[in-house]
Amino acid sequence: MTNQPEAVPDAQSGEVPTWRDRAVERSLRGARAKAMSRSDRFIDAAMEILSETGRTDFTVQELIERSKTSLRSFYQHFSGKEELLLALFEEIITTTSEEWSEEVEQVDALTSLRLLLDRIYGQAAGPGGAGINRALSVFHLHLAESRPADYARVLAPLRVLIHEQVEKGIAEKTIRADLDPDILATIMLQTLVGAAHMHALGAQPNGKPIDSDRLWDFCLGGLKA
Amino acid sequence: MTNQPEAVPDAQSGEVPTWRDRAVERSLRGARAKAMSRSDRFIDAAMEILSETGRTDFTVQELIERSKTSLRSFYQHFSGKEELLLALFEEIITTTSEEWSEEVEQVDALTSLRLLLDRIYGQAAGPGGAGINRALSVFHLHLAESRPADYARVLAPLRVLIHEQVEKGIAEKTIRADLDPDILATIMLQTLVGAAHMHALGAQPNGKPIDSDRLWDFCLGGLKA
DNA sequence: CCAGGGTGGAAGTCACGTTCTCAAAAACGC
DNA sequence: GCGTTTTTGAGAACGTGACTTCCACCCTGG
Repeated sequence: MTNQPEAVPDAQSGEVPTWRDRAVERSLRGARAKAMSRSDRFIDAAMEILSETGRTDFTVQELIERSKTSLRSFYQHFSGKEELLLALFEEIITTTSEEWSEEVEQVDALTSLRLLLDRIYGQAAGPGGAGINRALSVFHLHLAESRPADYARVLAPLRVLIHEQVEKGIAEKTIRADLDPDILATIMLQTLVGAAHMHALGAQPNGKPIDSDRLWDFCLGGLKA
Repeated sequence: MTNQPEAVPDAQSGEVPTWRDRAVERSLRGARAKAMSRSDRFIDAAMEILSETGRTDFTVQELIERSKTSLRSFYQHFSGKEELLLALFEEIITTTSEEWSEEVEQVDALTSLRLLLDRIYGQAAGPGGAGINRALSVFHLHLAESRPADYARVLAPLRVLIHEQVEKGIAEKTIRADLDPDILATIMLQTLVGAAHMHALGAQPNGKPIDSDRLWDFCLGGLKA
């Protein structure tokens, strides 16, 4: 029931939800440790580890060494390792969803969805991108298992985004109207996220990754009017 | 956070025992502990726990108590807990794949695929079905993360099965031929397995589970010629 | 100025997978 | 049957890693 780490000091200042604007981008360029609040240091260090190793099984010890803080302090800010990861995860999803939301604002529904597919499924590139991607997938799975409700909550922004595009497409008459848009959006999300997981983990059942064009071809069939 | 939104409402339709049911039954049948090999005792006990709790985080201690064996013996037969689960998982996939393979032998491709969708995604009915379902999903995820190669290997029979149906459908001209059947099969598998995970874990992003008809509707769009 | 709370440091607790010890029990070869 | 070898049971022991506790410093705000 404790969805939030209650001990976070900045929580009372009111700007809780925006953990860090541009968390991904900025936190990868370091050298500002001094200026940052404690919580930021932890988040930052975790992000570093994730992008370097792509694994979520780093030890808390490792985290505090890297962030140059103490165990004592860590547990003052987060109720546990999982809370830290959850905060990170949520932040990334929220941030990127907002970003993508702007990107697709002016475009027609099918193009938007295609773009989202590329973003969700295809972004194994970039600095630390693959690592973060893998880590995100891993944590997706952890979270889906251990706290399905939180998982659903955290993923909501993305689902809403897709949902909006589906509605848009229905209005444009390019997307089928015989399925509940909510259901359609959920199926799309699941398909994309599932594919992204396998892609990021390199667990393609047939050995070679599916390229996004094919995946889109498939989805398009299920989507269009 | 009681993660139990899974009093699956639409679970009624199938009184046909699902693959998980059969697997459970096969493995639980009879009091033949004495006659069983040690390995079987472990496998058997694990299957029991899985079907009762749906969790893979039982302790090895619990396992050996239930199987009335010893720790010493356990590590004689399995290199670790993960190996045991892997064996179990592989066994279930192999067995059920063979079973389903027979089921779809005489049917047209689209009907076959629909049937497979129901089997894979479908209702966690029957004794221990939900538990096994959940446990399998959880282990799917663990495995995909920790040993992608093993994951792909273990899932292969299922992928092959779907692949065969896709080929059949192409021959029947009911399934599109413009996509590589192998790719198509992989996408289908991913979609179904991904949906099954969310379903079993009760992590539907929109709160309510997708019923299999809708999911089929979507897939059909991506499949048909 | 001083009380209270954040902080680092280090030691301690706990759970759990895994390994080790040792003697009893089975299994096996003859 | 009878030695020998292998397997087993019972449980102690070890390693690791999350989390806690204790304590002695800072700080800072009232």
